[in-house]
Amino acid sequence: MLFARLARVSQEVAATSARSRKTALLAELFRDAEADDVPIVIPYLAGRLPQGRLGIGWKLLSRPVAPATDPTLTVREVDARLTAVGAVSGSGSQAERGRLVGELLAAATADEQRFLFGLLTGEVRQGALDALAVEGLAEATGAPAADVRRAVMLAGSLRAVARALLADGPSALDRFRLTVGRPVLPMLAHSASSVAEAVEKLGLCAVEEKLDGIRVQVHRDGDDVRLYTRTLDDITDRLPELTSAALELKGERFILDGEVIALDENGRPRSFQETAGRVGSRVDVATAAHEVPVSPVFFDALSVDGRDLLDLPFAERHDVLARLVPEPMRVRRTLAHGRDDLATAEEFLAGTLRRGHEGVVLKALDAPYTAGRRGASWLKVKPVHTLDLVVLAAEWGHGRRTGKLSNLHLGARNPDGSFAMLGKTFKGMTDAMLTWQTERLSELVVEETRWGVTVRPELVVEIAYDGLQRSTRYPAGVTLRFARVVRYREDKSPAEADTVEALLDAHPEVTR
DNA sequence: TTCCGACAGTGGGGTCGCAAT
DNA sequence: ATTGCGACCCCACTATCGGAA
Repeated sequence: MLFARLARVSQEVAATSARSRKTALLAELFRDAEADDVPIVIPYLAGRLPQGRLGIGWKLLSRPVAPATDPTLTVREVDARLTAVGAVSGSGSQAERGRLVGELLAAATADEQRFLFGLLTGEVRQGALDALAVEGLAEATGAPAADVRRAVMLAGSLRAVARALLADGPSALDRFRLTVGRPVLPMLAHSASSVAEAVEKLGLCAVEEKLDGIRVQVHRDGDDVRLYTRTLDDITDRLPELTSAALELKGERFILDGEVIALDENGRPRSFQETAGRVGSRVDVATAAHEVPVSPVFFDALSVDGRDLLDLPFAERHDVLARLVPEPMRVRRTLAHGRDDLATAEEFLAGTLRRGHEGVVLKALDAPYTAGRRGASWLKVKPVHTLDLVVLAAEWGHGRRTGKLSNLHLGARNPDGSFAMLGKTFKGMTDAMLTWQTERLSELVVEETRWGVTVRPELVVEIAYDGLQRSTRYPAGVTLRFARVVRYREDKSPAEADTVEALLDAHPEVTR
């Protein structure tokens, strides 16, 4: 299949807003793909490369290349060339990768270049990613979409499912079963604004501590233990103490879901930054493990001793978990019977926060284990802090925010009346707010830059955030975690904005 | 007809590791 | 030795479509 066809279909998908039409366009293309093209076409039209990331970013793509006049590239040729790019390593590799990418771009027409650019930077912006590719695949093959989704969850790979499905038809889906050693897409939680809201929605539920660590899926088959992250990356080699912990459990074959977190000598959580740094360390694991040991904390069992537990209600999965995993290695929890036990749930949240954790996750006891964002049977609740900060600058937005000032630079007051930047945010704005702030900030401009504008520090905005973390980037030595706009405070003057000092006082754990 | 679940988009900060300087 | 860059962790929120109620 010609690569130009994919580029054209991607453009058509981007041009329509109707999901049904996007799905139909994808399905038509999938039907026409030859068997060998499928493993390439599927990820491409889901906006990804089958090779994953290739170490190519905006920097390497910034040099324009004259496009070819006629489309000659095939899908398989593009794939082969990108595989070659990914294989380059060692000294001078940046230049070599740049050269290979340049050659590929030179062989591509303008339309093909645009699509390639999107694939390489991960910004195809066609309004269709994995989920719509699944829908398209279902439509192309006549398989029920729910069955395809489940197979993708079990395979942990859309590509593998697509290949089997297009080669052998819907019956191929039966081949995808939960297998120890093969990671599955993890179940995710939605947010709720309060324990009361969550309890109301879920009825009978477990209330579990939400630990601020890294999600981990642990597979054990006899002596073989494998560890996977939320995106199914294999991190077995980085966390030897988790392998040891899994081998100590009295079960030969299982898949467990949990969190890995660094705790101090009192059992209180160390900062997320410390846990993330540890889990990210690959080179000198022994030293990292000595300095920041981590602990597994399990909350679900997907498979134990050959029994697939995914479709069991959470209550039963947890019974199995509790028989296999001793209490210190399980997440702390309580049960709540809907509204009647609201006080129980709220007390548990308060206790969790006192113990230094992030919040709670409430889980319906009757819900099966489902991947992705489908189903709101897990609801997380975290406390939210707010501040009144001053807008110091704003950056021009991209994509649907092109032409709007989007990303705000936020400052808190210093004792001398100046402002210390605490971070940025682009979250929480409605379209109306984007329009309004673009106009309002334009009146306050003191300097225009390539990326946006700096403004007179006069506009006060209420910002919600999850907590404070250390920063080497910002002058106060701290930055806000997950900052988002709540509303503008035109009733407040910059002199009434919150101070750096008050912020630090409110989060003593960060500076201690 | 209205409501709501699911999706995509829009980017935030940090850390690690590699390559370039 | 330091710096720049990309990958991958954590993530909130809004707009929109389309099926459910």
